[in-house]
Amino acid sequence: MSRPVRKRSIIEDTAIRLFARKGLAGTTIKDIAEQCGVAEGTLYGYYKGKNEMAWALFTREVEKFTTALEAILFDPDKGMHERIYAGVRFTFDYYQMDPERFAFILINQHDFPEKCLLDGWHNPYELISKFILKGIEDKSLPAGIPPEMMVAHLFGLILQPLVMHRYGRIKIELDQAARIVAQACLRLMEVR
Amino acid sequence: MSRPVRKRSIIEDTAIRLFARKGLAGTTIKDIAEQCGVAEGTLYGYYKGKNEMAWALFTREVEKFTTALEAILFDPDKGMHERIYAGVRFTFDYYQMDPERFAFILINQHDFPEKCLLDGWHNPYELISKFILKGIEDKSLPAGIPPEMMVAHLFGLILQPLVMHRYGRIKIELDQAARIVAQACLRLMEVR
DNA sequence: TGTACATCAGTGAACGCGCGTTCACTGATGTAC
DNA sequence: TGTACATCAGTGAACGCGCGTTCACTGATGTAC
Repeated sequence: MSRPVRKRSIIEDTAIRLFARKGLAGTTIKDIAEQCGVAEGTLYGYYKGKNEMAWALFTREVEKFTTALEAILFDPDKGMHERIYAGVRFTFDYYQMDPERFAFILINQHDFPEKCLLDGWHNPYELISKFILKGIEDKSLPAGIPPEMMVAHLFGLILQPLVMHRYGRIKIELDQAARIVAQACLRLMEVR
Repeated sequence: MSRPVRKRSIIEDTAIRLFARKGLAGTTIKDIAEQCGVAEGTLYGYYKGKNEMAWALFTREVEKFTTALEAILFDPDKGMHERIYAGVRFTFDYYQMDPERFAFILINQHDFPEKCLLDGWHNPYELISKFILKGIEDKSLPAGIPPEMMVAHLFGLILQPLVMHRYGRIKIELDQAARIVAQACLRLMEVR
């Protein structure tokens, strides 16, 4: 048994989970291999090396999330109020569905010193910026607050509770938290 | 020249700057020693090792900041509105005074897996929690929103813009940003 | 004042462990005839 | 159907580099007499 059974997804899931739990530097190739019952050399059949793997998984996960969120934030059938509400809901649901996978994004965002702030790939920062700018342009968002600050507000309000939940600082139900956050976003954006 | 000139502060400042720029794992003992023109062995005269040093500096910086913020948030001569406003201002000023030092706190908070969420030391999370709970108790803050969520709101609204500024995502003046953030905090806390 | 000794911050070559990476090998599966 | 060979995912011992840590040493300063 060797050719037919490809271990890609097992390796990737294990790696993501370990990176999320122990960070990039705290996770070794040996850890990953052991955890999913595979030889260390096997990993190099899929990726050039540890950092390559981490960065590939990171961008893939971020882009997957970003693409899904984009569809919600730019849904042409809904008004601004509904879209923001749905965006917050979606993010919380996404976290709840697989907290470790999302934590991987949250925690490791500072582990790629230079690469991360490169534009051009499909990341949440660019998406939210676009969303805010379009909202201001078509007057569904107020023009008083600088766009960058609106982006900061949304990011902070949504991600902070998830980080805190990850660290056991949030005791209430996440569904309730999502509702409160959505209310907060709407209030700050001055959307009725 | 050996006894009289102690290099402690040079080493510590250099270490903080490097940890902030390249992360804990990305900074080597050799880096630090080279950067401040000292032998590698010298560092072990002050700290037991690299991680010891990083954790000691981290807690020291966090506690220094927390203590200063505490005095502002619990100033008995001022009302809730003024105290929140002053707290936000202070945090932004603190960042502006020495961005790398503050970034050290911001960026490395996820580098200490287990230790960081231990209570009992003087950290911002406990401080803000105390502040919120007291505010609700004496009715200077509304009781409708769960305290943990108020903490999350404050943390998110204040720290996110600083993280983004660090990564070059905020173009406007930080003074203006501070004013906007303070307004946002007050509005969400329903403090007039 | 001068001499001998103690102290101790700082030095840096050397060490060894841990980890990422390599590569000759295995053996199950697919293919040709 | 059977045999010989090709393919290729997976293996894991071995390697070597990088980094944290050690420790015998240096030499400037302080102290005793």
